[in-house]
Amino acid sequence: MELNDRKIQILQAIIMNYLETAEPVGSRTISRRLPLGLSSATIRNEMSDLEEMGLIVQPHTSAGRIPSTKGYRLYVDHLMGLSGKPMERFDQLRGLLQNKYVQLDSLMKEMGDILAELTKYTAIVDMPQFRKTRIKRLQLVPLDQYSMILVVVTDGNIVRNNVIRTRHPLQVEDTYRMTDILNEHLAGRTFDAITPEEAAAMKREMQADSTMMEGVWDAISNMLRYADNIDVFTSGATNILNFPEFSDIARARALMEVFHEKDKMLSLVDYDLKEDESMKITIGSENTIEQLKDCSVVTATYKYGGQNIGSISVVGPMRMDYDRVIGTLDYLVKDFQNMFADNEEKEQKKPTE
Amino acid sequence: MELNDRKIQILQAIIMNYLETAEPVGSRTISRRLPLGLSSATIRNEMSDLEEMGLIVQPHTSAGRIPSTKGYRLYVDHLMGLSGKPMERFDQLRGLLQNKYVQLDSLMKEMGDILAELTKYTAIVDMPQFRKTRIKRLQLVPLDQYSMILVVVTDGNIVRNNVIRTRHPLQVEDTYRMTDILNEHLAGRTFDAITPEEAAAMKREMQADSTMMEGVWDAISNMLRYADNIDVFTSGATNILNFPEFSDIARARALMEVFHEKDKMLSLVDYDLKEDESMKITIGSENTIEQLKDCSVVTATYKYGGQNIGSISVVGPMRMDYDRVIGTLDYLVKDFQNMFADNEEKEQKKPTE
DNA sequence: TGTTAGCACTCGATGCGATAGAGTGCTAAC
DNA sequence: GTTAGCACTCTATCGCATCGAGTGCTAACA
Repeated sequence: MELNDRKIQILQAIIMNYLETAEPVGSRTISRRLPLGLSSATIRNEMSDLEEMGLIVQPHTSAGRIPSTKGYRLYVDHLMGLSGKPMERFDQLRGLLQNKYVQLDSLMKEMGDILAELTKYTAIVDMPQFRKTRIKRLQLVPLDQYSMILVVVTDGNIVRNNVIRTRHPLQVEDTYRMTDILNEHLAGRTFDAITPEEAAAMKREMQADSTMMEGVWDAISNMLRYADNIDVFTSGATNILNFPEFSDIARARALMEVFHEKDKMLSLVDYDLKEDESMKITIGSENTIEQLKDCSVVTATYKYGGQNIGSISVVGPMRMDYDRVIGTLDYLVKDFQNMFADNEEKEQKKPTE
Repeated sequence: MELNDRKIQILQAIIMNYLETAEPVGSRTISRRLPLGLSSATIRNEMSDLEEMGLIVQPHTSAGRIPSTKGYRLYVDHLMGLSGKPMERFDQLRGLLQNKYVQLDSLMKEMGDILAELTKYTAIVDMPQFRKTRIKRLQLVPLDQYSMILVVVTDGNIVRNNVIRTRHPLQVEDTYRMTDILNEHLAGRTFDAITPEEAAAMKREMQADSTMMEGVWDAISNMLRYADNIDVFTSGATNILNFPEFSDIARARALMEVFHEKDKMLSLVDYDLKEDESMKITIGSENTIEQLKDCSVVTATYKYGGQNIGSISVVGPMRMDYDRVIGTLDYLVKDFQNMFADNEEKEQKKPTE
């Protein structure tokens, strides 16, 4: 059967109506709504065809139609008018991204919160892969005789820190000297770019400089290797409670639970995308996670240095306002990427050593 | 009417039964359960008295009884057997508290998560008042020509950092020198202990040392004044969905919403306690927050240097397992306080300047 | 050939009455 | 003081009739 223009118009009308009301759409509604001057009977015939084509389904015999996964897919891929309207309320985020506060965890959390608030859906933020960003500066901060904190600042002024313990008593001057050596070797590079041979060489060189460096390098390389917290944040999980499709408490709970299962969320936001697409939409049964079979997920990835280093997702009901979600995500990701880019520029005027 | 021993036994039986089942308790149930050899009719008489005393209520005429706020209060204050049984699963937290990872936000968040998981209720963690803890060390980390990060480590190896911008171009050596000056003046003191006069004097002294210090001191004092993030974290908010009393979606949503209103949560965990009590229990209608009228809140405060600096709370249904919650909270708070105490000891062996 | 009016049919939602059952309060007997 | 017995109350549940939205089909129409 051919999907002619009229069928498309009707499908679109059904979907848009359903997006608003969350109620099955009947032929009369469409007949009145569409300015085609067609009676409900004609619409019924067309709807019957659309159902046969698998684009819409009937919850039960005497109900209206709702879009199927396939129907949404068609809508998202071809029918949806991408409104590039500028988003308000982003100023708040802008402020954050302008380096005012740069604790990675807090930043990502805040991003998720804002996204959840803007979209009214649930946001899932995947931590950027620290190891793929460039080290701007390292600094050892002495704490007491046997411990210090290693502060690492990477591009985007992302700060992370770990406690390091040593076997030999520390002097404050030692930490300064070690800091200088560390920066000399590592500043301006990404963690990933450091080969094992190089690391070994660095270690030897450092130990030659001071016996005390011994434990330090191990701790550092340890941190670099393991401390890349692959992690996800979920924000606005409870937003889904506002949608009638999840007013069943059991279903709501199942969703809540899955939102807090980190491995499932990680598999969800997996940003293993083709190079050219930066936005992935998974609709209903296309989801691999059982509990999300009635949900849609829009995932946007962000890049750094040409590589995907993380992603941001929105999870909502299948009748999600795809248009707005995509617009918001797009804006958000671009801003976030700019944060890294801006700092790369500034990098030119380094503090003079 | 006198609350004799038998009445107390019956009340206790009613409460304990209701804690388990969340169903109104009938006279027959008590008659069978209590080894007093009393018939249900006798129990009914006693229950009638207990109701007259306001300790139990009937949801409707032909239903069993459930404890009233007053009844729970009596139970919590006098009847409950405080089982000091040691808690398992705390090892995880122990690890965290042993300085392995010391980002304040993450630590507090993790504490909330563990508490929520252990109790199966919702945990609310109030950030410790940074300003009342003692500064162990400050460190300026240069970023680029016009910005650097001020890292502050306080007792308990709590790390916080803020970006500082300057008008004058920076040299790396400057940041080292400034760091030394900062530590000389501020290390070992609490933010609160610094008087305005003292601060002004410090500023003058610093500016004499270097013109570049100008903007720096302002930024620092700014950070100390405003950056004490009075904040709360809510963990396991969705746990309450598991309780039948909140299976009504509207009520569940109202609760969820209130959990995310930071000011309300702050008012909730207000740790304005009498000096001698470290645990406050608010039951049902005793709550000032409307949405929590059916909930109970157990709040434990933690001290540092003799002052309350924060609190940890558990929110659950009125038929909460008070006993277990109190035990868990008590354990958690003690451990957390030890973290500060331990580090105070270590403080003796400072790194040699 | 496409469109439409008309109509029988389906099925969920709603409302109502009857019923069952849990639990009470009261009374009278022990 | 305790208890058996009983009438009473109230909720929860089930069946049943009804309503109405919406469909599919057929026949007539342009």
